[in-house]
Amino acid sequence: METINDIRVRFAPSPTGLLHLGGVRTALFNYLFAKKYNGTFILRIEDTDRTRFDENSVENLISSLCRLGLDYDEGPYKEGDSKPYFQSERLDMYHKHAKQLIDNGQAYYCFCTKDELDDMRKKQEIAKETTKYDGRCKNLSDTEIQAKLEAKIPFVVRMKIPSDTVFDFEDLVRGNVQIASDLVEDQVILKADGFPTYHLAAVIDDHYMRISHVLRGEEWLYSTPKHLFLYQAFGWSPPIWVHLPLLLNTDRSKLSKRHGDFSVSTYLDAGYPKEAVINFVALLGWHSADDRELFSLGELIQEFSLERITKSAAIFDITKLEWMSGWYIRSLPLQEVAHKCRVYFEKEGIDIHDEVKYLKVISRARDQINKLPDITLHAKMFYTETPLNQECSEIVQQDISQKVLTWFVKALQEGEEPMDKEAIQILVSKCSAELGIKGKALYFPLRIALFGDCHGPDIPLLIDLYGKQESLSRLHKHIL
RNA sequence: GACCCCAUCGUCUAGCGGUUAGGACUCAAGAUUUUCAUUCUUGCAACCGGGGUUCGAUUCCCCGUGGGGUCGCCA
Repeated sequence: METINDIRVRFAPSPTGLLHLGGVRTALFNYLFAKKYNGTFILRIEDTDRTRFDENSVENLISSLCRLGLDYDEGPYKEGDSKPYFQSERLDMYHKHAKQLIDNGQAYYCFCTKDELDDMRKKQEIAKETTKYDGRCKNLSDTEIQAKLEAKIPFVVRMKIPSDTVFDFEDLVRGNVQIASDLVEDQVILKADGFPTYHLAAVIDDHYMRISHVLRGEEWLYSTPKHLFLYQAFGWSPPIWVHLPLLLNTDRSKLSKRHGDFSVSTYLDAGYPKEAVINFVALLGWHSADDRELFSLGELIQEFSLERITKSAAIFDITKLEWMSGWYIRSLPLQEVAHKCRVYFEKEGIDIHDEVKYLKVISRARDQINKLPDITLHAKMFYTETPLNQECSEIVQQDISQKVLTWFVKALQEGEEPMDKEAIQILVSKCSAELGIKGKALYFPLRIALFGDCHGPDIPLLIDLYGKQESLSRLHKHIL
C-alpha cells in the first residue's frame, strides 16, 4: 500500500433524506482514495439545518455505508481524535470563530429581514442584475449595531468578501479555477437560530479534522471562493480540492430524490448485491487505464486514482447495473449466494433444508436472475409441482410422450445407484435409441413431467438434482 | 437572465495530432448438434455544427449550438 503524507478525507452528508447514489459515489471515491494511500476516511454529519433535519436519515446514512462495506475510520459512534462528528455538537467552536471574524472586521452583523432580502432580490432580478446581497448592513456603526443587539433584533453574521480580487485555486478535476470576487456574495455564516451555515462549519471542521483533500460534488465549485476566503481569514491553508462531476437522471437533470427513489437502501433491499452497486457506481465518473470494468472493492482501491476522474456529468442508467448485478450473482461463491437467498425461500415457505439439493437449485437458478429476490421465481418448481399449462398438458398426454415416460421410469428403477449426470445422459441416449424417438418428442415430456414446463434445465441436471426417488415420483404422476 | 463548466455509439466510457476511433451495457444474428438460462462468437451503433492552427485534427484555439451547475438565514 502506498502512502502519501497523511491523507485524511471525509464524507459529510446532511441528514435530510436517505443516502442516494450520488452520495454513495462521493463516499466511495473518498473511501477509495483514503484506503489506497493508507489514509483516514471520516464520516461527519452536517446537521446544521434544523428545519430539514431527519432523525431517520442519520441511521440510514450510517447503515447504508455499513451495508456497502464502506467502513469509516472516524465518525459517529466511533472513537476519533477530532470528535464530535455531529456538527450540532460543535456549535461553540463555530461561535468562537465567527466572533473572531467579526472582531477582525472580516465578518459583520446583518439585521435584514427575510422580506427585505426578498424585496432586494426581486428588484435585482427586474434590473437584470445578478442577485446578490447588496451589503446594506456592512457599514453599520458600532453604536447602531449595539443598539440593535440590545433590542434583541434577530441577526445573522455575514462574511465580508473583499471586492476587486479574484479567487484563484487549483482543482484536481477542473484544473485552474478563477472566480472574480464581485460574483461572490457576503454569504451568511451564522444563521439567526445560532447555527452555522455549511460554509463556516465545513471550513472549521475540515481544518480541525486536518482534512487533506476535499472530494465533493461539483455543485460546490462556486462556493469554494467563500471557503477560500474563510481559510485566508483564519490564516489556515486550504485542502486540495477535488470536485466530482454530477450524476444526472435519464432526463439529464441533476440526480435527486424528487425524480424517483435513488436511495441505496432501496437498491440493496431490492436485492442488488453490494458488490454490483459499488462496482457500478465506481464507473460513473471514473475509469481504469485499461478496458477493465469489473472490480471488487479491494481491486478498486488498488486501481483508483484521482487523475482518472472524468470531467463530464454521467447519466445514471439502471440497465448496466441490472447486468452487473446478474454478473455478480453468477460470479460470487455459490455458498454465499445461496446464503443470501435463504430469506426469500423462507418468506415463501419453501422448505430448503436439503442442503445438497438447495445448492444445486441455486447453482442453476442464479443463471436466470439479476436480482436476488427473483431467485424463487426460477427455483420454486424444483420444490413444488405446479399445474401444467394447456400446451404442456397436451404434450404429456400424447402416446409418444407416454412411451418415453414409461420407458424412463422402468429404466430409472432398474438403474444402478448412484446415478451421476453422465449415467443419466447415457440413459437418455439409450431411451432415444431404443424407442427411435429424439429431439423435442423425447425431451419435452420428460422435462414437463420433471420440471413442469417444456423449457428449462436439461434432463441429467434435473434428475441429479431431485435424486432417484423424487424423479420417479414426478415421472409416475404423468403416466396415464 | 448573469457567471461558469461540460460535449466520442441510446447509456457508461478509452483516446491526451497520424488509430480500420477501442471496451462494456442494451439490441440483433449465430454457436454451445432438444428447449430456456448461462457462456462464447459476430454484427448494428459515436467524434454536436462552423471556422481557424497544422503536412495532418476526435484530439489544440475561437465562435455557435446543446446540456448542466451556481446565483438561499439548504446542504
